[in-house]
Parts: sequence; C-alpha cells; structure tokens
Amino acid sequence: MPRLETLCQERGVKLTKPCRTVLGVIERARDHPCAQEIHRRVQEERPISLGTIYRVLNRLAAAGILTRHAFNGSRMRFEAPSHRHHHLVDVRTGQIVEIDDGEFMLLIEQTVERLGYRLIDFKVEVTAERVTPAERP
Amino acid sequence: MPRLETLCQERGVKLTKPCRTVLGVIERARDHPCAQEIHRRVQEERPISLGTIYRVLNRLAAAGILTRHAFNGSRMRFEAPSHRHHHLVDVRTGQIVEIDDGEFMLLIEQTVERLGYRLIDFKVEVTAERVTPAERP
DNA sequence: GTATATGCAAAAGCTTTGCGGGTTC
DNA sequence: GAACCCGCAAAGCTTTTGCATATAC
Repeated sequence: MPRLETLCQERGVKLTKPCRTVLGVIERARDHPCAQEIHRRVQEERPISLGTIYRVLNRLAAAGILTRHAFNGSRMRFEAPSHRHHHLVDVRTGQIVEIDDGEFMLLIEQTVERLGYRLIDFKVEVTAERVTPAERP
Repeated sequence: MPRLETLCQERGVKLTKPCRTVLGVIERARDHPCAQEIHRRVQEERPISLGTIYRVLNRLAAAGILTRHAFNGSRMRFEAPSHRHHHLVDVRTGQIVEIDDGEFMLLIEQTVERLGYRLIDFKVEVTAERVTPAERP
C-alpha cells in the first residue's frame, strides 16, 4: 500500500475513493499544486467535485499527512511532507525550487530559544533569480 | 514630514489624503494589520472606502514602501519595512513577534548561490510556543 | 490642466458549508 | 449498522475592477 495511505490508516482517516485519488496525485506530484490544480489532475482519473477536494485536503492537512503552504500569500498549495525543506521562488519563471534544511535548523532554534520560545516549526521562503551562465564568474 | 511620506515623494507616489491616512496608521501600528483592520483604524480619522484601502496598499507595496505578508496563508498583512526582520507566530496566543535578521542573511545567501541563484529577498517564518518561567531550567 | 486617484457597487476568485443520499469500517 | 463522507449548489470572505467624479501635482 502506498506510503500515505498507510499513514491514513494509522491516524484514522477513512480511505475513500476521493481520498485515495488525491493521495495518488500528491505522491506523483513533483511540484506544489494548489487545490484547483489537484482537482484538475484528479479529473483525469475520476470525477470528483471541487468541494470534496477541499474537504479531503483539509482533512489530510489536519491529520498532518499533507502540508499547506501559501507562497507570497497566494492560494493554498499542498505537498506531502518528506524531510524538512524550504522554498525558493524564481521571480522570472515562478518556478518553485526546494531547498534542503541544511544548517538553518540549528541557527533558528538557537535564536528562538534566546527569545524565550520553544521551536515548533519554521519555513524559509526565498525570492531569487537564476544566474545565467553568461553572468557566472 | 513623516518618513514614509518622504519615500512616497521620492518614488513618485501621489500623496493623497487616503494615502497619508493609511501611512499614518501603518507608522503607528505596533502589529501587522490586515487590510480590513487598517480600514477600521482609518475610519477613526476619515471615511475612506475599503476598495481605496486596497488600492493604496497595493500601490505602496508595489513601490516598496510597505511589505506584504501572509502568515500561514491567511489574509494579507502589511507593515513598514524597517530593518530586515522575520516573524515568529506564537501558537498559543496568535501573537506575532519580530525576529531580527541576525545571521540568517549570510547563511541563506550562501545556500542560494550554491543552487545557482542570486538572492533577492527572503522571509523566515517560525511557529513556536512561549516557554513559561516554571519550565525554564 | 492633465493624468491619476477615489467612491460606489458589482464582480471575481478561492474556500467553506448545509442538506439529502451514499460509502466505509 | 453507525458514523462519516460525497455531490451539488449556495453562500462567505477577501480582493479586484469599471465608471463617473474629484484631486494632486
């Protein structure tokens, strides 16, 4: 059984057809699709209403099986959490590149503790532009 | 003249009454108000329509005089950019605490360059909970 | 004086929700 | 069999926009 479906069972999320179909789309996704894009991809397999897509996505996010993002405050986007990572938005193309956690974690944890808080989660969101080969040193 | 009004002149943004009033609210704000909250505060001084509030805020953000945020994908929030800083959302209270840039900049710049990009901007958004005095070592 | 901003109200997204019938465990 | 989920369609929210008028430079 696919990894995310197992998670659903463990956490008591019912494995309905819409749920399975959405999970399939998410597992195959190489990007960070929004609800409407997920709806579009789901239609290729089975007709499921947009309202249900939203309900399924919210259920999965509430169970911690998916993660919600909102880059630059645009519409919600979803992905399966793998290792902790962050996002770079390319201003020229709008493409979203993943950045590994690397050493951010330690630095942020220290800073947060200094302020008297305990770190629960964090996101780094970078805006950048690709350096073309000609510009490279 | 207030600091932000000077910036408007320099960047060719017309100093209309709605614009001045919004800038006043932002300069006095100790928090990160959303458009509707700004509208509410503006009403205490002068009747200005919500549509105009949005247009003014977008104009100011486009000119780089204000910064837009959308914490956890909720509605847009605005603030005057001072020094570069980031945000910690307290899960218990919803309060937003500012975090100084500190050493984030250097680390992120290096990481982004390694991926072949030039850093334009970045945000760090932390979720955390306050450590109560009793829990402190 | 001219280009641009505002007010008003309507519209345009995105997301949620109420209800009756269907599905999962 | 009980609880929960789905489809549909309507409503809710935030944000944008068209048009006639008013305002800043």
